[in-house]
Amino acid sequence: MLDLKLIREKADFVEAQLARRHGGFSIKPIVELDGRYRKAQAEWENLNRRRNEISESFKTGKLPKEELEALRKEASSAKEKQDQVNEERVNLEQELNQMLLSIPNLPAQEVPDGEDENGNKEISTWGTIPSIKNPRHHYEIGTDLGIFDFERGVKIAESRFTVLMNWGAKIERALMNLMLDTHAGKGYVEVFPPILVNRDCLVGTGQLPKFEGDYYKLADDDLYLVPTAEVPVTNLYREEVLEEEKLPILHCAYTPNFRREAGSAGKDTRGYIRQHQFNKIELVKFTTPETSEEEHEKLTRDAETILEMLQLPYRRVLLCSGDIGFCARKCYDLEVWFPAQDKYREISSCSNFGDFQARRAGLKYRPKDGGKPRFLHTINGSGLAIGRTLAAILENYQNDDGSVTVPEVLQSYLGGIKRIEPQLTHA
RNA sequence: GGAGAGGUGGCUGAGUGGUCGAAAGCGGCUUCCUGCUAAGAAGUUGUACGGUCAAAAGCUGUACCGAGGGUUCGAAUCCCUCCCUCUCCGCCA
Repeated sequence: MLDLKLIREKADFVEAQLARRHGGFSIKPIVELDGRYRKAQAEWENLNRRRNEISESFKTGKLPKEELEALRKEASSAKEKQDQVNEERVNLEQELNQMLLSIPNLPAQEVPDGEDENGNKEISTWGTIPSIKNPRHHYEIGTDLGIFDFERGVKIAESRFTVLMNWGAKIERALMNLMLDTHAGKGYVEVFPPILVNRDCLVGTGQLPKFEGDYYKLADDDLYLVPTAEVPVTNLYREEVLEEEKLPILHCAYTPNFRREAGSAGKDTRGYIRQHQFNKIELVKFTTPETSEEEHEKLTRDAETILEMLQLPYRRVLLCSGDIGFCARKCYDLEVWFPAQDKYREISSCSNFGDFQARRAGLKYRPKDGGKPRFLHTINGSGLAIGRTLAAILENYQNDDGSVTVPEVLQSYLGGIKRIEPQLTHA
């Protein structure tokens, strides 16, 4: 969330930056509410001070009885009045907090203006787009190869759930290992967190309270299925003060991800691109404000490296102010080439959140010079989404005879196999 | 799931109604002493929000002893509810 002090002191600036998101956000109600809250707070404190004074005079025990009796009465009535004020104060505080939690981060200066994805800016492209005559979709290739079973996925769960069979399951697992091994080799400490998290976690990383319907929630427990490893991993250090010497902290994590995809009706209904459950490797960094910019660039490069190892053509896109995520102040999307769709599709999103998540989650560090604890910066990015990587491999590595060549780096993870051939693997 | 014990400051741990934001020790920081190290001496040592201030420092107000309510002029301390941790039993990969 945003710093309330910043909102107070530079309301015009904040308002102008929020307007760049084209989301109809305004802090005016917050400013107004804040004024009322502070008044109530001051009144409550004054009454409290008086009550403290009164109880203080009981300590000495030197006042005459009648006087004590009068004070007792005064304290009682002060308490009554205070209770009234308190009700207002608590309500205002909650309302204020709720509002603050619903205001998105301010886009960074270098984020281009724009209303939607059309305003995004291509930063770079990598690789050669393969020339494939009549490229087939990954779901066609994969079904023929016996590695996707879409019907049975639906039977077991519901639509947007898919079963991976045979080489599909193996490649998925190989990709996880390749990615985790690569990142772990660059200093990211591997984490395998809980897949169910409590509500505080989702508020901490900004999924809630704004996007309540997007996540799976358990009926009998106050727990949610994680929509991304970002949630448990970022919350690892929630409400902690870390030593600056420990920063930056780098983590990589595999988790399955669960998203209800509310509002995505009709989008990517075929294939393995948009599932309710999918696997992803996530990179998460905790940094000082001074190094966050640089660490964000490095993290994005680390994600790109995976695509380059797999020899998948991709581009890097800088999201514009209207397309950037709720918590992000700056975000690069990595988009991989899908031959059959004849376009790039998102496969990784690398965001710098500044201190936005840190404020929500209480992530602080103590500066080396021993000063007061400060909010740290959080950065994360997919490194990469596994399912989409599998789909991209199928499309980019497809051969005329229906087989798929295995990318070289993956071969050692798959017992040396070089090609996946069509085969009957199950009834 | 059942029974018991317990949740206090960075840590250990005292504290059963006012003198407690909280003893003591450890750790941290500052200074002194010391050829260096070790040892020693003195002082200092949380967080949040507000006021004062150009700002910082400083000063000052309020809150915070797991969370939320209650009793009381006054609660770390008494009462209620919840959460969490530990031990034993049960169950289980």
